[in-house]
Order: sequence, then structure tokens, then C-alpha cells
Amino acid sequence: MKKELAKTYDPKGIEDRLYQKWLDGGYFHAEVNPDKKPFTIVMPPPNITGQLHMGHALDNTMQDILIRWKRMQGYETLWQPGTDHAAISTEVKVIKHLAAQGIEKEKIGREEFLKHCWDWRKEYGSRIVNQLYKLGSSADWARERFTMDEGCSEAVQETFIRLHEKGLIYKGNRIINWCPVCKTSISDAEVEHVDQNGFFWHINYPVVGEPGRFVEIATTRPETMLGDTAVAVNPEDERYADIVGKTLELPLTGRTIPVIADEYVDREFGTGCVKITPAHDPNDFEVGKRHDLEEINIMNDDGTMNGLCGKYAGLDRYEARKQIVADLDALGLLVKVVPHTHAVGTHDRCGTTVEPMVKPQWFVAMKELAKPAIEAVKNGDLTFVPERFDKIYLHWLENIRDWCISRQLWWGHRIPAYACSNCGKITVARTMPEKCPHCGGEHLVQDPDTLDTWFSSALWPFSTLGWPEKTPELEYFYPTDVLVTGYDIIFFWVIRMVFSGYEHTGKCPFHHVLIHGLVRDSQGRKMSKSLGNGIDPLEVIDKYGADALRLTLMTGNAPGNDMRFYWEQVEASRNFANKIWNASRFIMMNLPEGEIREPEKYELKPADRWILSRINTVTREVTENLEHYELGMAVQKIHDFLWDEFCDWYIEIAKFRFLLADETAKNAALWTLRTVLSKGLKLLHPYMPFVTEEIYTTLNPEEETIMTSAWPVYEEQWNFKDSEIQMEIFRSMVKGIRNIRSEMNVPTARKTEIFVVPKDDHGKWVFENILKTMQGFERMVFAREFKIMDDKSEVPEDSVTVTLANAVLYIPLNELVDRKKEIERLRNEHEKILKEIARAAGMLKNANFLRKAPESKVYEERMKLARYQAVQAQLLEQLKKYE
RNA sequence: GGACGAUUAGCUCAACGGGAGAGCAUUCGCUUCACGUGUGAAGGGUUACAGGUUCGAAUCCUGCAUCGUCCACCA
Repeated sequence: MKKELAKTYDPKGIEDRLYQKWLDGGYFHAEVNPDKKPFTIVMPPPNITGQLHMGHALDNTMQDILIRWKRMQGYETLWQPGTDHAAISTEVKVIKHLAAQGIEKEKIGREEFLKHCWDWRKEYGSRIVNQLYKLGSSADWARERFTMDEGCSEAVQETFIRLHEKGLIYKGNRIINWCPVCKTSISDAEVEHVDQNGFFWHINYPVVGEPGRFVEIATTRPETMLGDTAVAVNPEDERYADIVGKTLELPLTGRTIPVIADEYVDREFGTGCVKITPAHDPNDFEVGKRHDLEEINIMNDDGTMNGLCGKYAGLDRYEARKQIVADLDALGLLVKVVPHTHAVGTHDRCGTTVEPMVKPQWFVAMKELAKPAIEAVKNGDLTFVPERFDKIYLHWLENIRDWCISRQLWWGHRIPAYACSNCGKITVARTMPEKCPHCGGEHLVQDPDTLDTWFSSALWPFSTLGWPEKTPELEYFYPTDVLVTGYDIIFFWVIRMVFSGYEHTGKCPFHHVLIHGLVRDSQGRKMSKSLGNGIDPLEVIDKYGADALRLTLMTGNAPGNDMRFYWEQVEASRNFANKIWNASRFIMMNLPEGEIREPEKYELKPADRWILSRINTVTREVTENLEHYELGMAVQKIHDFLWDEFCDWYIEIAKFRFLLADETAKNAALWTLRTVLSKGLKLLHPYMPFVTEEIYTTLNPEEETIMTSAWPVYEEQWNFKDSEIQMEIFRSMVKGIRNIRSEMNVPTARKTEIFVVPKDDHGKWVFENILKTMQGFERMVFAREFKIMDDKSEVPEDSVTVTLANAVLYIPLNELVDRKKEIERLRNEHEKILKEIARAAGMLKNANFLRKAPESKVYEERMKLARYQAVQAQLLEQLKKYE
């Protein structure tokens, strides 16, 4: 039973139906299969708070393309999906959600709050997954994981304990980045430096015992002076040499502080004297450690001044700044205020200015862990595509500081550490110890903190496969093959997965990292909620289909580069889907009920051989592009081949044979159409899964799906260079005729005679061959009659000419021939060809070129020159006719 | 202060050592029996700039300019 396709491709309905079919068919599912080679990608787990945005769409389209391609190549292909608990994001959202109902986190307590979080996860965790369905993602949903599910949580705990045992996780009083709004510590990676316009306040600190003598310091944060415990100068600085060791009066506090000398101070900057606040500045903290200074914490967790600040206690840090400045001014100690722009650390999630604070936190010691991760890139075990991201990765790792992993949040993996309320010592253990191993005390309390959300993501490539158990999946699918992600999370995620992989599994978790850029709006701005310029991928899918969206995201997109989103481009992609749809529809309309016989090679016409040869080459090139992760390049070639060569040329040529009684010729055309279409659909399938599946299964009703059909391979037996050359001549003939008719404004309806005068016997053979084998081609050249002549004696005088390399075509256009216009046209062409000749001849005259250039290049230029010269001679002859 | 990227047709981008390409836009045609979400033709570029290497450079090197991104403790 022959199925018919609708006149235009309408993705609605088709996409959902096909996706359901794929799910039901279990095609996305991968199993350990010793007979096949595995190919694995882990999906960057989207946040459970998230909504699908263009970044997800791009990221997942790229992964799906690789996965679908490898699946068709016969690999056991696992695309491991899952979601991330997104500690801080989720917690913030749940708090807001509860606040709307008048519920406060602190009031309901930890257990109750976590219940709400899990409810949230239940409600929204699957939302983004369903949105990924819409894209066509062929992930193995049966294996979907969650960073806080039982297995992943076990992996997290195990990791923590092992690292702790090795001494690589420690708890310490260090200066950390504190967010006064989120009220939690954050890691260095979460701090974004933003330029802010501020001031330099120059303040005089009086020298004790020397009335009238001051030390002038400059600071951008006067409020922190309440926590100053020294003033530092450079030891080499003669200006201040005599003051080192003296004591200063710290204004507004009644405290005194010493003047110390430290290399850290830059003599050239500011006044050359730096106030040292060890508890509120990372550098001062270091200086403080070197000089054994007291660390005075002057702030509360919410960024207000604490009880040590006297009259300023309770004021917000910025309010305190104002008053302190005013008070200093009143005391005559404010020397001057200078505008100053500087980079201020802000929390990347909420934009709050980070407050450095000294707090007891858990850290991962990074120095040793970073080593194998650095080595991996240096020895080629891990490569970035494009390569330039190597440097960014290495630079970060080579300058890495210890990773602060504890968070003062409730939603997340709780730190498996227990403090004894008797002796105060901490025990790290898998379960709460009954007795303190240090003092035998029975009152132990689990650390209230949870872990950085990236601590669990770092384990994702192996925790999802069952680690720490030695599961068959881990054995088979790990290490994974390629990781696809945006450059914006190299530090957060990629680096941490790499060192975690080496540390816990002894292997690099993947060998290639394919980096993509951001999808920006049409004006090049980042899509953001606050700007309201985001484009919802679901809206695009709804209007134009998932295939159109996917194609849009992949065309003209080079790895690592940002791209802009244009609706016009989506339209173009949709048009392409429709083009393929209609070409297929046309082919199917003409296919007979029964089988098509594979023609003998000699039954194939030059056009058949040409298109078969072309798709053979395209197959090879596309496969090579994919192997190099050149996804944009590959789809460009598929697109151009299918549209320009297959639709616009081959189908047009082949369709004439449908009308013939010559069954052999017709069969060859139909078989070729079907074969090339099938292969073309397969090449396109990873990019446009829906439309290709719909067509393919209609075309091949006996096949269940294109998804598991075999990826085409290059075969030498289908390489027909001779036919490619013949078709090249044919196409230049058709183009030449169309061109001239268009220039002369000849109506399509007007058919003419065309006289061909070949240059030589070979030329004659070529055109006789065209006449014999290209049935119906006269229509393509608007010919009433197509005659091959031995010489031009019988050609009507008033003909326009089309000059080819091996023949001249004469088109008698009678009254339409404007001699002046024709001369001008011929002259223009002659000029063009002279330029070409000059170029080629110039090269060939150059002795160095002949000596140094590869032989093939020289040969190529010789051939070109010969061809140009032939054309030029003929053009000259034409021109002579008019003179 | 460093590093990286971009600078190519009106717009958005490809090409990355051998004659500058695509999509969109523009102009002029086409109710050709798959597709007007189509089709034919045309116009449009000293590949930011200045040097250099090379037989040959958009492509490699050096410098410079503009824009962008990342990193960085200049208080």
C-alpha cells in the first residue's frame, strides 16, 4: 500500500507521535553489549529549577547529533541523562515560594523545609525533561538520574570520606567569600568581578606619641577599618622606613595597631600604606598570617556591623561606611576622597557584593588533585575542541586555590561529619557514630552544612554509572567519549570532573570536550530574564518544529563561538525541511507499487552515475567532518548537496524519464532517486530526526525506524569521476543558456533551436552522449531542437553564442538579437577570461612556482590555462563576426 | 595588568596556505503537472589596517586599531 505525504510538511503532531514511537521502541536504551563498541556521552544535568532555554537547546542538539550518528554507525550508544538538585538556586526558589504562603524557612525547621524541596523537585524536576523530549533528544531516559538520588548521594558521601581519609578534605578557619544575602559561603568560581565606581578615601591614622604626625592610608572600604589590626608598608620604601614598628591610633575605636613591613605592599599604588584587615580581605588575611595579626570579624552574616563596632553596631555595611566617613571628616582625619573604579567581587547568582569573612569551612586541597588534570591536557589524554580552551583550562588549574565546599544551606548533600559536644572533636563517618572515638562522649551532632552543588556534579560521569560499585555499566561505558558543554562552565564543572575522575576512577572521565558558545539575541546581547530578550525554544518548536530549531542552531556555527538567533534563519530551516519533504513526496509519487530492481552498472545514465558518485563523496566528507566535531560544516554539506545537487539538478533531470516507455532507463532513475534519497535522509537524520524519520519509514515501510539504520559509508565502486566531468559540462551548458536568455529577456515559453559546434572529436562525443542519455533535457535548455553540427556553416547568422570549453552553442534568436548588446556581452566575457588567463599564465611563467609548487597544482593550472585559452579563442571568433 | 576571541558581500556568519562562499536582504524573470516554505538569473567584497614569511596569504608571523570575553589581591 503506497502512502502519500501531505503537500507541506507540518511538524505538529508528527513530532510528538514519532517521539512516543521511539520511546516505545526502546531505541534510546543502551545495555552492556560485549559485541559492540560503546559510545557514551553524559548529559550536563539541567537544574530542577530550570526551564528549557536556548543554551540547553544548543547543547542538547549537539549531543543528540553525535549520539544519533554513532548509534547509526553501530555503536552501543549511551546518552546518560539526569537532573541536578542545584542547591542554592533551588533553595532560593523554594524559600520564595514558601514566603508567598507566609511560611518562613527558619520557623518550619530543616526537616519540614526539605520536604518542601522534595515536593518542588517532584513537581518541577520533570518539567525540563519533558521539554528536552520536545527537542527530540534520544537520551536513555530509563537511566535518568538525579544528583540527590540514593546512588549519587552514596557516591558523594564515599568521595567525601575517601578524600578526608587521604587528608585532601579538611576543615579550617579560612577567609572565604560570603554572600550576605544568601547567607552562605561560596567558592571562588562563583565570584564574578564587576567594575564598580567607588572612591578612594584617604585617611590619616595618628602616630602614637608623636602628636601631629600621621600615616595616610587609602582605602575603598573605610568601614573595614574597625577590623584593622595593622598598617603595612613595603620594607624597601624609604619614605616609611622610620615608622615601621611604631604604633598607630586607630581612629573611632580607641585601639592601637602596629606598622608592619610586608612585600605585598606596592609602593607605587595609593599612598604606599595599606590598612590591614585580616578578617575581611583575602590579601590582608595572608599578611595577617605572616605577621601573626589578630583577625577581628566586625560583621554579622547579613552584612551588618556586629557588636564589636560600638555605635555602628547593627548598621548595614554601606550605612556604616557613610557614617564612619562623616565621623572621620568631623575629626579632621579625612584627607581627601578620590573617585576610583575597581573590580568588586559579586555573587554570580544574586549579584550581591561578596563579603570576605573568616569562617570555619570545609575545603578540598587542590594542589595534588590538579596535577593529573593538568597532565591530561599536556599529554593529549584530554583535548578541547576548539583547542584554544586548553589555555584557559590550564591557567585556571595552575593557579587553583583550595575549593571551599561547605555551604550554609539545607538543600543538598549533608556533610558526613559529626561534632562531639563533649570534646568538640569532629569525626567523619558514613553513619553517625554512637560514641565519639576521641573521648567516648555520646552526644554527637552532624555538621549542619551541605556540600557545594558542583561537588556532586563533579562525579556525574561515573556516579551515574554506579560508582563506587564496580558495575558492569561502569566497566563498559566508562570513561565516556565526549563531553559537550558551554565555555561558561569549564571552571565549575569540566575541571572538577576531570580531577575527580582521575582521583576516584584513575581515568580521565572523557577524552574530548566539545565547547560551544552562547546563543545571543539578534543584536548580540546575552539572552536574559531581566532584559526580557530571551527566546523560548518551545515557542520556536511550536511554530516551526524541532527540526527547524535544531538546524538553525547548527548552521554556520563553529565550535566555541557565540551565535545570534534570527527568526529568519528558523524560517530558512523550516523551508529546508519542507523542501526535503516535497522532494521525497515527488519521488514516492512516482515509485511503482512493487520492488525496484537494482540496475546493472551499465544501465545507469551519466546523471545517475554522477549523483551516486556525489553522494558517495559527500558521505565521506560528512563523516570526516563529524569525526572532527565540525557539526556546522557537515550539515552545510548535507544541505547543499540535497538542495542544490539532488533537488535542483538530479531530480529535474531524472523526472523526464518517468514519461518514457523505456523501462530500463526509468528503473535506473527510480532506483537512483530512491537510493540517494535514502542515503541523504540518513546523513541528515542526526540533525533533523523527525522529518527524516517520517519520510524514511514511509519510503521504506518494511523498516521500523531510520534511527537504527546503517550510517552510509564511502565505497570506491560508486566513484565515477568521468560522469562528474560530463555533468559538469552539461551543467555549464544549461547555465550558460539560461543566463543568456535571462539577459535577453527571452520568455520561457519561447523555444528555440540550439546548434552545437564542438571544438573537436571529444567535444562531439560529449554532446552526442548528452543527446543520447539525457532524455528530455531539451526542456531544461528551452530547445525546440538540439543539433550537433560539424561546423558552423549552416548556423543562422543572427545567433547569440554560448562559449564552452569544448564547444560553442548557437541560439538563433532572430529579432531578439541586439547586435550592440551582444557585442558588449561578448566583450565583457572576453575581458573576464583574459583576466583568468593572465592569472594562470602568470603563475606558470613564474620559475619559482614551477620549481616549488606541487606537481599536481602545476598540472591543474596548465589544464585551466588550456581551457581558458580555448574559450578565449572562440570568443574572439564570435566578436570578429560582428566587426 | 595579563590571556583569548572577533574584525570577510547591506545583515548574520562559513571557509583557515593554492582561483573569496552560504542564508537572509536587494534587482529582474517564471501560474514548468513535488515544493511560491518554490524556481531561474543578476548586482554586491583591494577578507579592519600596516609590515613580514612564502612561488602563492582572508588563511602563517609581527605590530596596530576597534569591539567582546575570561582571568587577576593593586588596598
